[in-house]
Amino acid sequence: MTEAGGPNGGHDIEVGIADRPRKRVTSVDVALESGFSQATVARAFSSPHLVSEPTRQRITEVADALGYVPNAIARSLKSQRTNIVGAVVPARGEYWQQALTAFSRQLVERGRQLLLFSFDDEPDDAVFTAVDQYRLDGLIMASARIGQRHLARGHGSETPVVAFNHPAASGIVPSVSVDNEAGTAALASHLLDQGVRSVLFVGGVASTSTDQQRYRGAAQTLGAHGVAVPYLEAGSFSYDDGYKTAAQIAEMDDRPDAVMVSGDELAFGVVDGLRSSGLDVPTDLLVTGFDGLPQASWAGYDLTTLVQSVDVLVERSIEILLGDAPTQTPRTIVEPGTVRIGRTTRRSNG
Amino acid sequence: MTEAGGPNGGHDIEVGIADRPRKRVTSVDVALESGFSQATVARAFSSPHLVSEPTRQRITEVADALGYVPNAIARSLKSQRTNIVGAVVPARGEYWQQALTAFSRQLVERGRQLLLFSFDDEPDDAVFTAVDQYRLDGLIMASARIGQRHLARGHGSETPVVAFNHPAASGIVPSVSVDNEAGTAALASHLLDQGVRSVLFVGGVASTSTDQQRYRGAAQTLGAHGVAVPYLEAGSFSYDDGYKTAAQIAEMDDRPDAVMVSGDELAFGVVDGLRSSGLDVPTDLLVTGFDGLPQASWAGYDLTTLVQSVDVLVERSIEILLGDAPTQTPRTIVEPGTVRIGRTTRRSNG
DNA sequence: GACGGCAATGACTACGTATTCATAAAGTGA
DNA sequence: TCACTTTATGAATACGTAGTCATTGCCGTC
Repeated sequence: MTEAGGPNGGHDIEVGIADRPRKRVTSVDVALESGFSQATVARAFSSPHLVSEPTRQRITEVADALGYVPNAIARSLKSQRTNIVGAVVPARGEYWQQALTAFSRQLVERGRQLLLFSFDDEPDDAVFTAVDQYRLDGLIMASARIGQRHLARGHGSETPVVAFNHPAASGIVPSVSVDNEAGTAALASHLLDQGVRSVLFVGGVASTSTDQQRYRGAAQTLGAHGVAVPYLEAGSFSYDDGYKTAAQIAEMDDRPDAVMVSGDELAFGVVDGLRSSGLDVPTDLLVTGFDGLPQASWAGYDLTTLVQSVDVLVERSIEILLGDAPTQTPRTIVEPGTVRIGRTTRRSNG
Repeated sequence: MTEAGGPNGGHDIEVGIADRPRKRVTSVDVALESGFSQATVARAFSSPHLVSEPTRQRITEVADALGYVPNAIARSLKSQRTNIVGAVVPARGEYWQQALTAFSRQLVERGRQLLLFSFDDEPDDAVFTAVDQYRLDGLIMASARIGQRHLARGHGSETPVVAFNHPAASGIVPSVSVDNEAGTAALASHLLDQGVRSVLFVGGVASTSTDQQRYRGAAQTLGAHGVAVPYLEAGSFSYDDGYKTAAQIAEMDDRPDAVMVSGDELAFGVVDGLRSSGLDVPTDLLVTGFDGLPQASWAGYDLTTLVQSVDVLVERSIEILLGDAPTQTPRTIVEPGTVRIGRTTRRSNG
């Protein structure tokens, strides 16, 4: 590499014989070959308006011939902007996967790349060390299970941060989430319309702010109509835990008329679990979910749920990260959701 | 920066008053504050064995106090290694999301980060330009829909490339995939055991090599027993297209005994579609899938399918990318799958 | 006691680009 | 024709780190 002697005398490129070029082509190589200076070559790529048209064409020509591609690492070092946004996202869960790809799509549209940091239970400290090191242009913290301590890092750090679907983060860092409380309130109203008199709320993880808000929305609306709402914690938002919880519900002495579940995936498990316990949904029990996953519309479930417009939430988040929203004002964005009425709350009998 | 006068005389840090530090802390700052040279500071972080223990401790101390974090961008530029692996993955589809998070998890375990490039239909050229620019340590090309032209980029490029679940890539670049042919062959045998006499194969996209291999495995095994296997293309591997295809199947004059579907998600759609057309699975028709998604085990479907051990496939891929596997030998790894027998092929009557 | 070897550190440079400053050429108005 | 602005380009430098080479001190050995 550093031994400049040998076969590489004047020109560096020797296509045809060598299968792969020995040395990376840099803007200097293009400069030498084209007769312009390195500065002009750099300008031809990063700020073409500063370069005359014939010059630009000639340089692009030579660059193509040599196979030159600008080095984003060097560019980032010099310009102090990486064009990379980090995302700290749970590894499992349909909802997060959906959000993740939405982020990726929308970031690419804006010329940014997405660096993924997935975590299993709670994000590791190592994750945030890595985040710091890469001098990202922005950081998305998804999941309500990211602790205050980690959020606090966002505040004070120089990279913009946004909390996605993490209501408790509001006030600490800018936050974007669906209106959980209004969502379950709307679902609860729907249940009341169906004549429901007793409701059980199945949460995923009681300590998450999403769970708390969703429960509150349900409890308040139903409470106003004299319906008490016990809370039952499934342990996670997974299908399996929903399935297990359904077994408990099936064995209850006074079974509720309806079960409100804090997440769609969890709800699928509850529905399947109830059915395999011999109970019919919706004849014996009504079930509602939350999130509005694609699968909720699948004919197999046809779940009544609150649909989050993930694309909109993601768009808002990106606006905060990249847009002109000033970081010193921790904004809190709460987007409304839409109730989707499916078969799981459609009473056969009046 | 270079103006050393002003309010920042000797010490640079002034916590408490200023909300955020004005200047990024570099190894030079730590050097000045600790009395050691920049070189020693760098060594304390990147190769601690070259530094005496007391020195290392003192430096870490000062670094923590100043809030110094090594700059990965600069490090990458100097060391010519980014520690970042790129992944070109379809934006939609349960299977890919599963694979993606598996990659992320395993890469983080190995101290690498995952840069995500998701695409909707076919990967854009822009994606590959970005890939080139970031000088990645490795690149994962997932999906059988990545064209030969893009694959060829991998060959000849200096960054190692691996094709994931893209059998046609074999020979061009190292490739890792499940044994599609043996998989559908095993499923076909199972169907024969069930006494099936006519089978329809529902593919996602006929031009993909995965579809072709899966069809071949089914056709050969069944053909050997005198069962012809027509191929029907759904148009994609999505639930919706499966659902639509089921309507066609329901209307057929001589309906097959069984439907082999080329992917699980597609199969869910087929199952739901058949059921909503008034046909029962498995009484009227048997259905098999392919992939072994978590949902296949959900009680709602309980689908007979071929389970890919995604974690193993991912591990092999990463070994090729980062391990000592030499790039000049395009290796092709084909992992076996496991048949999962579910309710969708369990005949009620003998 | 002189010398080879090792450990710990510092001075210096390179990685590849963007940008500032300077300079030359070319156009503008009187 | 002369100041004066505008445009196109080159020279030089900085971004923050890792690694090369040189220097110093120290230990063991003949």
